[in-house]
Amino acid sequence: MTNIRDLAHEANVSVTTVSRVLNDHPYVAKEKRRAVKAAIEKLGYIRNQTAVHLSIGQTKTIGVMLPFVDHPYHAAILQGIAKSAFEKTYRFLTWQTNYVEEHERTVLRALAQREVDGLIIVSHSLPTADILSYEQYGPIVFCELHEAVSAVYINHYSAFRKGLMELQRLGHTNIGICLGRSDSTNSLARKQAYHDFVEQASNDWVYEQTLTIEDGARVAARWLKQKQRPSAILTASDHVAAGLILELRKQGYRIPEDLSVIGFDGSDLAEVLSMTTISIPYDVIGQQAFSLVTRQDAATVRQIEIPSTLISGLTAQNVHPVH
Amino acid sequence: MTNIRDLAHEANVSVTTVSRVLNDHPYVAKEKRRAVKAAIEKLGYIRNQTAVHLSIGQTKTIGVMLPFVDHPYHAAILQGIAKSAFEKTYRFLTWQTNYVEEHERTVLRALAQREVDGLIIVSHSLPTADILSYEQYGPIVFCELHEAVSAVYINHYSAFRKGLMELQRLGHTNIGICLGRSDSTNSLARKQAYHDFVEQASNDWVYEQTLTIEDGARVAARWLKQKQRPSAILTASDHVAAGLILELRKQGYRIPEDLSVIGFDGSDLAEVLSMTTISIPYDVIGQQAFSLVTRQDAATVRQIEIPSTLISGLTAQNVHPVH
DNA sequence: GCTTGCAGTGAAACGCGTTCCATAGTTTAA
DNA sequence: TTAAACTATGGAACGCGTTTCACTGCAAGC
Repeated sequence: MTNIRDLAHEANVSVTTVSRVLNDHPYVAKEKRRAVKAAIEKLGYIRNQTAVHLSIGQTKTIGVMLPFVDHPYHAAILQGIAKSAFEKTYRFLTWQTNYVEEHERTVLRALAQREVDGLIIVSHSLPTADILSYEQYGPIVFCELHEAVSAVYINHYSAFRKGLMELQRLGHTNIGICLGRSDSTNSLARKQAYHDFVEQASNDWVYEQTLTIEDGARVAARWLKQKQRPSAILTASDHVAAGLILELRKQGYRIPEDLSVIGFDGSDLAEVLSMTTISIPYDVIGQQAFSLVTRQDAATVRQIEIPSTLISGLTAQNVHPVH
Repeated sequence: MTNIRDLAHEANVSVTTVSRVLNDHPYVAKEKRRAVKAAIEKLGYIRNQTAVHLSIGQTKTIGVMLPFVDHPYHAAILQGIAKSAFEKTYRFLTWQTNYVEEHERTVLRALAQREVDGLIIVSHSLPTADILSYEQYGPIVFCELHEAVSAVYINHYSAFRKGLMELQRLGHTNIGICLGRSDSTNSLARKQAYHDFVEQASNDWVYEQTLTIEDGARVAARWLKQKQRPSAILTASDHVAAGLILELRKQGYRIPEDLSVIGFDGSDLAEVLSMTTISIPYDVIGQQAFSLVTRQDAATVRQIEIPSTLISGLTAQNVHPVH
């Protein structure tokens, strides 16, 4: 593999001059610049990026920690990161953690070992403080809101409020909610919104640990068994909503007549089912997170709220619709 | 930042010995090993991976080129890669190309610049030969079948055959197909299967350039306008099938009574719509591709076929069903 | 005419871990 | 007893691009 010294020899200049040519530094005479370029051509030289990285002390790479790369909304965040990174000629490494703490530690270790210049934490299960102890090695940006950390986040409290208000506007008073991971920051905010805005809030109508389509079907089963049923359910993901809707339809119930359902995410799934959902621009989250983690004053805590939008579909309607 | 030389000094040994300790080399006396570990502890030393990479001439990182990270089946492949990479303590860089050739070139350049040890090409638009000219810089594995390249692939000819046979088994003779990108390897194989196995194959019933849900709706519109309509359509993606199904239902048509539809991918979408589909284990593709690109004799061309499975749903049925 | 100041250039140090090779003390096998 | 085979250890080179610093010419400023 030919290197910068071979080029210097071939072009009869110093390695410094070769480096200047490679980096478009102005202080190089036309002659020499031409000679170096000729040498590059002749020897088929290609820059070794690893050497550049070692030399400049940066990898121009950021790391992304997320639980699952193939969940639609994580993938959408990734998409936003990919787009921004490409534009800024940055690279990104992805780690799928499955919420396993030891895996998350691997990611943090990678930051400490300078494999990446900074980290975007899409979601995590390690205590936030543990993660922050690695901030000394590089900027860390979260996609969930925590105190005193840089974050690009959805205000789940107000997003959920939006859904709850919509259901009340439609005349519902008996409203239930589906939540994801029990004690995640997001779930807590959602539960708070539920209790703050729904008069008849009841723990019987809080369906926890719902993440997948199957979980949605499980909610349906539980709903069917209840004597006191909510007339509307606000979910925390389109997947859960889809599972719920489809299972109930399979059992002969009508959506929204028998149960109004609102999804969350604004995914393809919601579109396909003409679902009422709360849409989140996940790609924008990725883009903003990238720009935060690569900004100059990355040490400064900065928080960016991303707006959510209620999209009306056909799965939520008035309690007593006019026929 | 403390480095290996600081450690050597602190522990009163040579850098060689420190390196040996770091790499668990056996030829180190217990005493010295302990001394080095104490120094590591005391100085808070953390290995600089970039230096390791430069030194060993490898990055233990592979690159992944794909058009879109947020399309379900690409994400599923990514998931498989992520899993395997994690297990083997490899990293992976992802590039989203949007099928833009210049972007694809960026990825190839990254291989040449030794940013990655090898490349997994999930899908591409550059000529295969152009890509192969970079094989001198590291192993390249495709997720589509080409001659003389290492690949992990779906036999789209036989997969499509499976779908077409199923439709014929149900009594259909007027069968149409939806294809993705016009001249992609996959589309050609599918078209071939169509002409080989469907007696009444007609170009009027080949709907090209269908990739998204919206494209599926467009197919519906075109189908509606045709005087001679197929009674069944085999698509190349669940998304397209979903768009087609939902648009027709919206127009008052019944699926499968008025049109049998078979999807492709085995995605969540298919499950949600109880769609008949041809399921592909995309995560396995990712895993196998990873294992090919990192194997010792990566230079040897190796091809692995991944099996597809027909999953019966409710969107395809007999032409004249018995009521 | 003399001081600044900028263009142009290169030697050498730097970032940092790995590894080749030489050296020396021990064992083990013959 | 002696040669062969280990075990231990470190100096120095290596992988390779960037950057600091010193230095030479020249031209502009006063």
